[in-house]
Amino acid sequence: MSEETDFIQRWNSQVKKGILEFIILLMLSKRNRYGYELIVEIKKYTEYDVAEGTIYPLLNRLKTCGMVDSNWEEMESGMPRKYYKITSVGKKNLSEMKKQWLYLISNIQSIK
Amino acid sequence: MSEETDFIQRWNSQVKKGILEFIILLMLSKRNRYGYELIVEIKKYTEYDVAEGTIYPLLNRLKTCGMVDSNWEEMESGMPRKYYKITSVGKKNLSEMKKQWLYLISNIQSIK
DNA sequence: TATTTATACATCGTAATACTATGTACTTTG
DNA sequence: CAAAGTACATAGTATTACGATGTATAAATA
Repeated sequence: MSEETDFIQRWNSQVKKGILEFIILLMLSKRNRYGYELIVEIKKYTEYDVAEGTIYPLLNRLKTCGMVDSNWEEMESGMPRKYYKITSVGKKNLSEMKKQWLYLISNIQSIK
Repeated sequence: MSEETDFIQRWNSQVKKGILEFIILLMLSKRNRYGYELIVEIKKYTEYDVAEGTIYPLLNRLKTCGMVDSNWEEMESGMPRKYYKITSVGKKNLSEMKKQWLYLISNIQSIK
């Protein structure tokens, strides 16, 4: 993604704080997904490299907060996957987050 | 701003990390401003309450990174003000941040 | 007149969170 | 049979917003 100064790199990392939580809830509101899948898809969507040390604690946090629920699913082959599903509380909070996100975007555009 | 659960409040605080830096550089690219003025105007624009313990260290950081420059200005009455001005390096980085910001917005909208 | 509120700067300690490093375990590919 | 990919997890570090606190001046208000 064009020129990446150290400043921009650090900035990107900070922007992820918060945005990442929003993106994950948004993705889970579309369909259930598992951790590793989220890493791959976030990379595809946003070009953000999300470390495993970021995503797994984050998903645990979301679960502790009651935003998502999880269940193991056995595969015919390979490691079992822990699928995450957004809860009704998660949906309610996501809807508020969406509102504030759109609000923020339009506010930033209005800066003069 | 409607219903603010603890979760949303914590989220907002995290979103500010990074976004705040962007907003401040954006504002300073329009015209020079001083710290206290930024607090008041960010509140007006975004409804974000930015603590003084947030803005002053942040401005110092931006200065250390060479993104902004500052100079004291005496007032006819009241405390002197430290005005901040964006540097050419700051402008270059801001332009990259804008690009990535717009990119992020469109990417989030495309999530399915 | 005394007190509170607003303006304007600053620093310190705390809490939250992304990232690096590391580890486990199974499968596929070269 | 080694390396890379898939899939989970945790511990320690660095960064940063925030609450608390402090200094100083001016205006409002009780």
